[in-house]
Amino acid sequence: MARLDRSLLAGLPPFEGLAPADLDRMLEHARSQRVPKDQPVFEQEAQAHAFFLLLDGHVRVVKTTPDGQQIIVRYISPGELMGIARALGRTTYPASAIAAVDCVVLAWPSDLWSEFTMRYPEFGTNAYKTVGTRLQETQARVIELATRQVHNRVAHALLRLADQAGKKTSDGILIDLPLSRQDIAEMTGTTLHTVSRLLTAWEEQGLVKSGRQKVTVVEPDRLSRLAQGD
Amino acid sequence: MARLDRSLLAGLPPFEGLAPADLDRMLEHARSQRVPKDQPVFEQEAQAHAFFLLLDGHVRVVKTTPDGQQIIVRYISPGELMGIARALGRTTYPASAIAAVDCVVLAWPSDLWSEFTMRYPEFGTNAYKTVGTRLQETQARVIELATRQVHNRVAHALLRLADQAGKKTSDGILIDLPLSRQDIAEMTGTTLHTVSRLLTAWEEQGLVKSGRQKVTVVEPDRLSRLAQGD
DNA sequence: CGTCCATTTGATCAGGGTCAAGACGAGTGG
DNA sequence: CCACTCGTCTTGACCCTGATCAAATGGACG
Repeated sequence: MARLDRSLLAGLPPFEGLAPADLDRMLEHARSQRVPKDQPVFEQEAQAHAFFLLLDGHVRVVKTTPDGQQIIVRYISPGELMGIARALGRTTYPASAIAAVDCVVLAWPSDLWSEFTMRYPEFGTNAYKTVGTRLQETQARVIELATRQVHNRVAHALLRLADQAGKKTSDGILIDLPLSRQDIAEMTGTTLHTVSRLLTAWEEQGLVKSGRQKVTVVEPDRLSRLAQGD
Repeated sequence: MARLDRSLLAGLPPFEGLAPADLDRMLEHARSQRVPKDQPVFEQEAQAHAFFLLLDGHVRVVKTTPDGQQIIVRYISPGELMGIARALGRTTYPASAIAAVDCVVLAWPSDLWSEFTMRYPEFGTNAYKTVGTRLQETQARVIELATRQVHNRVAHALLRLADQAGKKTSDGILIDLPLSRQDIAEMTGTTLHTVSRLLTAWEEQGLVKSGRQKVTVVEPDRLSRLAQGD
């Protein structure tokens, strides 16, 4: 295996402000790993033996309720930390992480978490900032679920995905990962049937284009208006 | 004003593990403050000039949407930190905090946040653990909103309140703060009408007793069954 | 005693979930 | 290369949960 190069990490938000030598030291303990599409990076309830950085691909973070219902907590993009159970004071993962496409991740043993956050305080600060950001995002989602209608939420979810994993095409912004109606339903707290009906209606109005596990946002502005007031 | 005594903080979760001398040093910079019922401790969007510890009372943390809808994010109990915008990497408060009853709080200037977390790493650890806990609670709430019916959510909310602010009485567990139907609705993403109907139905079955801004949980076990399965 | 606010209760109805069936398309094995 | 299968998506019909609209009741407090 090729030696890991510090340029992999330099410039990524979690390592903002770290000295190159510190990056090297952190990389020495990292293990690089390929995760094929649909395979788990880590699983809910399992012992959190490692934490991860996504280098390439997209990862779906999923929570399953005791009665088997699933909801998608978030999608992870390259450069983001995941599985940082230790930062939440946990010893098990609170959710599962599934590769939405073939992925490359770096993994560190969880034992190193406290050492890293103490020895490289910039890393600690960045990591806790991530937790803070996610808390705010999650709270925004609570508000959305409590106050907005389904079509608002679905429109908003598509815009976020387009922003996070969008690829310009001649048609508009393609959400560049396999995304089923079911996935969208699990992000927004509704059913695949309702999502399907919404998408076909929007397609007729030229707001989006969609196909099998594929959505393109054609008119972000009009969709955005749908997401908010209506 | 009486000098603040370190016994105020000793034993509270945020100060777990701190040396008495460090407690004293932190207290030197604290200002104690009475907040009358229904008055704000801090307000959403305002500059986060201070962070707080609730010494006595109960505080309602509320978010208001751009179109004026409110939702209750959580209730704060004595011994908890609040307004720790800095821990989230923010300079403004993400929500408002309203005294549910007459309260006593300690306030520190936000400028001291980074000094405290660096100089007293145990405090930092505890504070970030709080953020982690709240993230997990908020995520649990997302799942609940996305997957459970209204009666499940209302029952669960009452149980949490009974746990957090409950007082044993001859009737059962009294939720010991003013709690209107509207408040419960804002905690669970429904309307005061639906909450009212649920409570009267439950009262007929002897699960709860309720009056004006007052709820007593009579049969926690049966209510708990209602909260989960059905 | 009057006012204000919390609460109750009824009537209505629509958003969206559930149930059911079929169409479509991609990948697989013969 | 075709047939088959499986998973995704669509669409219709139905109905239920819970929101909305409206009005009345009842305490609490000045």
